Amino acid sequence: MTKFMNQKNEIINKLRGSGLRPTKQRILIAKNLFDNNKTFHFTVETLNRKINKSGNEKISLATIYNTVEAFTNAGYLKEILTSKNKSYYDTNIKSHHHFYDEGSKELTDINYNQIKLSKVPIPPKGKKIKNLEVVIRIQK
Amino acid sequence: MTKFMNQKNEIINKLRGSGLRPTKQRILIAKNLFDNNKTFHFTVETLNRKINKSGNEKISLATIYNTVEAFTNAGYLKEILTSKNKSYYDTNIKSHHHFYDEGSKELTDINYNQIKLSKVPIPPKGKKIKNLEVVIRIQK
DNA sequence: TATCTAGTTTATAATAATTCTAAACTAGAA
DNA sequence: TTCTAGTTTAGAATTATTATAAACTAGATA
Repeated sequence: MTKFMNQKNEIINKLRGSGLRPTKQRILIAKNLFDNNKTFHFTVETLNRKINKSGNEKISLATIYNTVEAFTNAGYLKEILTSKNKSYYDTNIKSHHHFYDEGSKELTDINYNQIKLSKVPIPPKGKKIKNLEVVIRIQK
Repeated sequence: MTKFMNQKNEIINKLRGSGLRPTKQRILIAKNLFDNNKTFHFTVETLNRKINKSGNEKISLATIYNTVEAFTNAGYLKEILTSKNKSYYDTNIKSHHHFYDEGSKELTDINYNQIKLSKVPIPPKGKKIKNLEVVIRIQK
């Protein structure tokens, strides 16, 4: 009970902190994304299914799109690099890496400390490195 | 003259070697992709524009799609990992890395020896590493 | 507490990238 | 030269995403 209250307040503060008005839609979406201890990958389609089944109140697809974009801009989500023509998101925003299985087209996280780089290039003039990701393509 | 003949024959052999019948469309597309010394990035849209302007005979968009897919499957092209919802291809099929500029959304090649890894994870059981790519996101 | 308004949500239309379809064409074997 | 499996093509269909504009609401203000 108190636990749930705290969790909701945390979400509300998080949203306010990024200038996002804490609407009931955004709170519900945030619960679905950040509620659990586990991070995961999703697409707008899978998130929409997850939210719009379970006894939940319905949220329109347009709002799911808008909210995922807003959360990404706020830094709560990270868009994943793939070779598909659909957007994939990761609730794990820490620097980390991926295995990309070309057979199943599945992405799996690789922990940050599982990969070490001993040489990194200098970025082009006027630019700085924001993030570095390694994708390891695997197959049978 | 002879030079051009050789080049065309090379392309024909390359196609035959992958079980692709050397049609005039495939040969023309291959010339546009593999003709020069430089490798480059492209989308179906940019390739289509390149081919269907210059006095060339016209090739249908569907054929460009089919051919790019066939060339990718044959290993002549590599699909680039991005966070866009459009396919990007690279005529450089050697292992190499990219800068991804989040502002301009431009990809630039990083030479293979500009990056060194000192630790790489073991792939999941039954799988082996096919390729490893580093994407460095840069910004102002 | 009631009012007001900028920000938000929504259904739906529009757009963009890609894939499908099935009829016409062609490389090259026989 | 004939034949046919493989290929090309225009256009329709599909899929993911973005735009539109009317209705709704959080929360500041009176």
